[in-house]
Amino acid sequence: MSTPHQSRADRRRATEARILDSARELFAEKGFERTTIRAVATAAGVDPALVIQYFGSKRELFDRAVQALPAPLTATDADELVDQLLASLGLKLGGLPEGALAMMRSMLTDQAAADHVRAALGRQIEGVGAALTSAEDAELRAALVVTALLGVTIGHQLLGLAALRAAPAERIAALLHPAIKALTAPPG
Amino acid sequence: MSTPHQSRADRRRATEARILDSARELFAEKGFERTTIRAVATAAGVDPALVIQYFGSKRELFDRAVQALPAPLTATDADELVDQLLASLGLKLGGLPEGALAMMRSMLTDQAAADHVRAALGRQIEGVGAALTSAEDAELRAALVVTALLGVTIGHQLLGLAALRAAPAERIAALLHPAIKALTAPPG
DNA sequence: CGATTCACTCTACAACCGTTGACCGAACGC
DNA sequence: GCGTTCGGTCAACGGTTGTAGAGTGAATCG
Repeated sequence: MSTPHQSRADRRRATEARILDSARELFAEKGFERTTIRAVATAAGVDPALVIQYFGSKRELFDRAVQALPAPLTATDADELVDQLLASLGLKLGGLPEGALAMMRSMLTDQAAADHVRAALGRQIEGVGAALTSAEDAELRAALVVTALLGVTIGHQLLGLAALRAAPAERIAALLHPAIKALTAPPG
Repeated sequence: MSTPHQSRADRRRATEARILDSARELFAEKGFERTTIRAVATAAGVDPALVIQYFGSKRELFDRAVQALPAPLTATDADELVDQLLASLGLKLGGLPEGALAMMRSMLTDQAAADHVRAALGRQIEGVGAALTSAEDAELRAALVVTALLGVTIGHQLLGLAALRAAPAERIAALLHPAIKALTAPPG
């Protein structure tokens, strides 16, 4: 009942963090549009005006809440690549950070989120394509790999398809592995 | 300037169709939430009230505008299956109907659209799984195939990724083909 | 201890939304 | 021809949203 004494700065940091957590959660669950500042404020136990006062606008709150870029790919061979891709799309080890889910949730209906995701996917594709120079159509193949995994992630994390939810992540990864290799392998 | 005389019933049907067309286009472009009845009405050259008068509510308008289910799968062998899947996800022959795009565009932020898509994907998965009884994990494999293709379609049609847009559909289909076979093939 | 800062709340505004009901005029049935 | 139907418009309401500004009370500092 009592957090005995807290410095003013501590309280400030704490409520700011509470607001950001609530925002992340709601943005991930409902997307940018359908998440209202009032709902975020209520979830954080705070007045709506405070959210604006701290973060300036709903858009800036969103930006602050989701600042989580997928780690750039550093793989050099195909097997390592597959593992990194599966991890970066949340198919391994506990799923994606909530900020990334929020971004994905909003990507089809919010212009800014769409731009952000397009750019992130573009970088991923570039990275995968670079590891694939041996094959022709390297960039196209890379794009197919990345978007295919994106689809699996959407079905799993955002749509919650039962057939995917029921399966352990390692099993999914094991099944995807040969498919990705088939996509990236040179013909023949 | 003059469509000389039109029967009242003809005019009615014509404007109703104009409204539905505008609705489909806007829903596909912006999703359910961000599409306003006022915008649909303006695009159709009509008063907003008329849209409600004809269709009852925004939700019913949406339902009427998108009534386009993916054709059920009837494939019995794997090769045929692949072709049907590629076609049903708009990767062949001129893309998806606009109603399907509208549904997909809204699926991450609108509950009703999400339910609809989940059900449609579930049926697809069931169909693919049935054609895969030879393999273990048939349903999981089917789910991965369907969601992977969903991802490619999203990247292509909804996000407009340059790397995919630039490629001819047959090339994409040709590259996906072996990957899908790898996903559906029994181990060994 | 007095003055000031600052975390936080209250109230309110302006814009936009979906939806409604009253109304108008031209096509219809008789 | 005349009364009625009906495609279509107009104006408005009630609700929700993002956001601004004034205010309050407790922690801070000299």
